[in-house]
Amino acid sequence: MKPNTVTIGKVSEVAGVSKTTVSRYLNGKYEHMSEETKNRIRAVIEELDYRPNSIARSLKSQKTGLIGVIVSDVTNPVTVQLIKGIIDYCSREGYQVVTASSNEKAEKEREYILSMVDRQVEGLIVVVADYNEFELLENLRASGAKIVLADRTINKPIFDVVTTDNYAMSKHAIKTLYDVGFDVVGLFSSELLKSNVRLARYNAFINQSREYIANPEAFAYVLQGDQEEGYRVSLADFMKKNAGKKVAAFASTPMATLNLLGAAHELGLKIPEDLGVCGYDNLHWTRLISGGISVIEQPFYEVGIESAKMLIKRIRNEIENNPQYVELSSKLILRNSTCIYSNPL
Amino acid sequence: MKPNTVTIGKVSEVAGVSKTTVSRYLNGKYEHMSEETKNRIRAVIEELDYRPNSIARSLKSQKTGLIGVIVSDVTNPVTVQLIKGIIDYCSREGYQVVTASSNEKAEKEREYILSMVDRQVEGLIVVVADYNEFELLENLRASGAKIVLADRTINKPIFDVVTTDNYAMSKHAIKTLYDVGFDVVGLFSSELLKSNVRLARYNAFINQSREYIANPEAFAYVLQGDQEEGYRVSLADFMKKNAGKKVAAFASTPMATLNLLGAAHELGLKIPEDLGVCGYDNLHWTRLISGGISVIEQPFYEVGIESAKMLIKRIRNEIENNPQYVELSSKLILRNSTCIYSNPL
DNA sequence: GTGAAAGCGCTAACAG
DNA sequence: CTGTTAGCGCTTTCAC
Repeated sequence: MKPNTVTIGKVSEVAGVSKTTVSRYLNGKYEHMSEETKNRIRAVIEELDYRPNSIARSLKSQKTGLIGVIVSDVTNPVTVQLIKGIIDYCSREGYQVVTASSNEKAEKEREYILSMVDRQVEGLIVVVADYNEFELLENLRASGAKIVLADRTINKPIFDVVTTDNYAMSKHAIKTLYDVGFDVVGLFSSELLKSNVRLARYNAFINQSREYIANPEAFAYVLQGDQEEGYRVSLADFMKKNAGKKVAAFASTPMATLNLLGAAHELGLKIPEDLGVCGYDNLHWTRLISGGISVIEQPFYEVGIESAKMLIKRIRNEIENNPQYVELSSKLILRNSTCIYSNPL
Repeated sequence: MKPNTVTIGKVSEVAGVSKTTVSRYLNGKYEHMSEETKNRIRAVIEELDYRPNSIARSLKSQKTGLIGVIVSDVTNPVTVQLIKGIIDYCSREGYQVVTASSNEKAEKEREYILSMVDRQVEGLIVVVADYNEFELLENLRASGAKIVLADRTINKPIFDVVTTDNYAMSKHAIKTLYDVGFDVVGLFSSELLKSNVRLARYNAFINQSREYIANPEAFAYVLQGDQEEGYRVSLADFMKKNAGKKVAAFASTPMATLNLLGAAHELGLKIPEDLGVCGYDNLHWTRLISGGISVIEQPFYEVGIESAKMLIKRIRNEIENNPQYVELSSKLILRNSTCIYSNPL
């Protein structure tokens, strides 16, 4: 798969100049070069279809033009938006993107980070698997590595971070559900993992709910795994304990939303008449189920763009030294699933 | 982001041996090495936290350990499975994966392929954007590049291909719909693009339908873009022309499925009573809408694994010269949306 | 304006 | 069992 066997030596030979001159041409250092030489070199390069060997180039310059991305789960539909943003921005800036997926395992993450550092990526964008396992990242940073955390944060503000307003927006969503007229709102969450994001949504639920009900903890269902079973049992419990009231469920991840809807369907609950639903995130199908599910939409493509932008600035040292924190705003999209009166808001 | 400033030279110096010996150690060529030397080198490497410079390594060996993946659309939920399969297999084999997304543009694809070749990836897995634009790939292959096409094929059997049984399974699905008792089946397809996959499904529809109805072309709706509008109009047309009959719709992509369902909802059609539905692919939400949508499930994770496996075999020259064609079997999953009698099959 | 030569960090042929 | 030496393809002083 070597692109070509033409080297700078051959070009210089054919063009009748030195390697140095060709090199200068390649790097756009035309200042003191005669038009004639320039043209000759260009012609020869074209003729031989010469393409510089990027490895040799990197060896000298210590620049690989590679950016490493380690996400917690590539198949997550919102993560994919993130990756797309990163790839789009990076390729626009001439960087290529190496991707790996830790599948929520801190150990895998560690392994991938190391192999990327060995590969001499110029910077790293990480969706961390565990908010407490950042020793490696910390060490790397100490030795000059450029690192940006996307989406998820860690328990120490030492890295650049690009994320969304999880806490604030979840609070806002809960508040909105009560404002709309629901009597009780429950939380249905995928396992909290070692991610601050889900935790933030959980805390938002608890703190905001306290303004309306006595012990929100009783209605905060955190389900292990993604089996529908658990959701059915929890939802049944929730409905029973609040019989006669107008109830709504807040689902804190797409899978939780999906499973909650599945459980509601199995229990024969009508949405929104029997159960209001608001979830994360704005995936295509949410428009269609039950006449539209209300959701919080996070700007993940933009998070990708911003992470990449920040990282590249870091790489180019165009940014002040202390860690930057960027929080992009998400959007609450109200649809039929929270519409219990003719005019929801 | 240079991992370290420790080189093989320093290690050899500290260990009191030559660089060659250290190099041999690194490459596991212990055959003729004294236990003592070995241990000493190991100790020094550990102590200095030495990590070999992969760029320098690549320069000599012409091996980068990089595999390039160019997909037509990273955000496509099935493509993501593909990518995951590729990444999983590659990282198990010690390769890293560089990803790019052509967004269905042959020109972008071309650009990315070239930049990856320049980067000296050892092989390429491509989900082609256009079945007629493979001149570049052909040239590359002629000069020894290792290339595997995943999912989509081109109009010339010159590359290794890993795909699924689109034609056969679509035919089977159509046949099944008629067997189940529908009188007329219509096709709702996203634009055919320059992809053989959608074309195969289209042709399967036409050819299989002919056994049941006179002019299937009349009920093959190919919609440009992904606006629901077009689907609504087409579906209304389909329903009107087949008033009084038991009708079903076959949607040939996930987006077509989603839009079809949206249109059905807007037209107030009950599924499956007024309209049977069978679509592509088995995404999470299909379980939930209308009590379950029948779908064809493609083994995309496996397609990823197989593509990577084949490519790596090619790279290692462990495979005969003529192009391999692998077609993995998809699965028809029947759910409520095609259940018009108590026992669907 | 251009070139000669040294060297980036590593590997491999050839000696011994 | 180990070391010497010559590069891989490119960039970059320093000289002319």
